[in-house]
Amino acid sequence: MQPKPARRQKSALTIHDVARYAGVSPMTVSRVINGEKNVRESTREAVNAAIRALNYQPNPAARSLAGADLVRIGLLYSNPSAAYLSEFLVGGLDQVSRSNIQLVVEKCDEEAAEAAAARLLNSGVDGIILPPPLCDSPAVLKMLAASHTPAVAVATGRPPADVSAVRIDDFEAARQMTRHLAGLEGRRLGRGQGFGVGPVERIGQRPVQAHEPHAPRAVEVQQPVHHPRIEGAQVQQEDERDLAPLGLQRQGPRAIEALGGGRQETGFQPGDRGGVAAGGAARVGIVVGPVAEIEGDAGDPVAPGLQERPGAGADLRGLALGQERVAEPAPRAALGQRGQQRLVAHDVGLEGGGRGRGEAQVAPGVVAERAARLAPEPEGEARVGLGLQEAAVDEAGGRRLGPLQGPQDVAGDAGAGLPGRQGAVRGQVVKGQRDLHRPRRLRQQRGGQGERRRPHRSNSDSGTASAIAL
DNA sequence: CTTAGCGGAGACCATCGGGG
DNA sequence: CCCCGATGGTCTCCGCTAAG
Repeated sequence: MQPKPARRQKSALTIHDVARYAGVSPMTVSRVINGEKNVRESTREAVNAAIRALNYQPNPAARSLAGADLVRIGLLYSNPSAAYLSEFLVGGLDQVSRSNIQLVVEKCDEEAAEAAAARLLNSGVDGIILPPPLCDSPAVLKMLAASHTPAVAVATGRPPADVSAVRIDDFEAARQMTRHLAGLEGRRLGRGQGFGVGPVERIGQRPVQAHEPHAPRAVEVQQPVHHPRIEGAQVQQEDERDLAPLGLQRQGPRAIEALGGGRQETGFQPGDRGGVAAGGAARVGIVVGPVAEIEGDAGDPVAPGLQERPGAGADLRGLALGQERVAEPAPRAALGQRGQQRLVAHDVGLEGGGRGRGEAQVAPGVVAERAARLAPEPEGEARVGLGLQEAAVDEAGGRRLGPLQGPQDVAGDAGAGLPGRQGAVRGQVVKGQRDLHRPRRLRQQRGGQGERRRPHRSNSDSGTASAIAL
């Protein structure tokens, strides 16, 4: 008979060992591990060196025990696309592993979405991610609202007021990209070929959902090139020859119009000389407009300073040139070089640029990461934009990152509204069923009196706003 | 006085083992 | 059999010290 394992492996490294090695208290080690700010840099380095030297790994069980805050997020999906789900899961798992979050996946048919949502709620999840098409399911959204469970609608066209959302801000993207391109007048950009035309036609009426199987992939334009409502983006006759290979000569104005129904809403100003149409919740970026100067050379710097930023140049090339290949998915490669949180917009970037279609497709995995990060929040919105936006804003000397917003931007203190720790609740946990129960902090009455509010941690699962809203 | 940086005390909870 | 203390690693809260 096997002897029972000791409760504690005496040889296991603990935070105390690291503390002794580094010459600090366990508390300080904990602060360093959790990325808290109030640690002197020299102390932080000493602790990190000790962690490396001892190859210390925090004990997740002990963490859960101490914090009692294991966050569980439900992912309710009915999307039949295995590829989409696969990418979505990878991104989501990346984020939850970084944030010590447990991901619970629940599949359902659209007809059975309510029952599936109820199962998730009963299992005690802290928040639910709703990829399309369930993100727009009124019944599910209503159920989540009634249970006061935070939810994140992914790629929704019309995020409800009381539900967090991760979506692409097509309009702001188009606005900023257009302005940026307009500022490149006279520069050699490159010739695009085989641009795919996203489902732009219907944008003026309502946002087109990426999952809509019948969303138009090409626009059949019947409008004249010179549209009276968008004179700032008129395409000159001579430009049309160059536009011809793009197949966009007549679609540009139309697309621009579709973006907002007119110049005022799209943000185009008199004198703007280009346009970018953005279509669909997961598809952005079609270059239109007077591209007579465009001539292809992938190696050309497309804008001053852009190549100095990792990925930024590739972003623009991938978008503006529609090349057959982009050397590497630079936006993701840049992740971490400039701080994980701040690179969200950059990270999303134009991963699809390598498809040679001149369109940017935001990877579902990246969106899922955003959603997983946002899910436990009571409300908030992360608008996922383009890497180009960051570059453009930076280049203009702006200090804002663009339209991207972190949860705290819109939700205030992300910890507010979340129940904190209270006294013990011994006796409420059924043996063998513990993992089906809510974390302790959520077992407390939401918004109850006298609860200890758990300060928002400053490690990887938070701090977004402070990093972004400069 | 304020703030940064840090440490101590005690809580967290499932499980085990010893004593009554 | 029941009760209760000990155990495990990490956390939050609170308070202290030093520096500005």
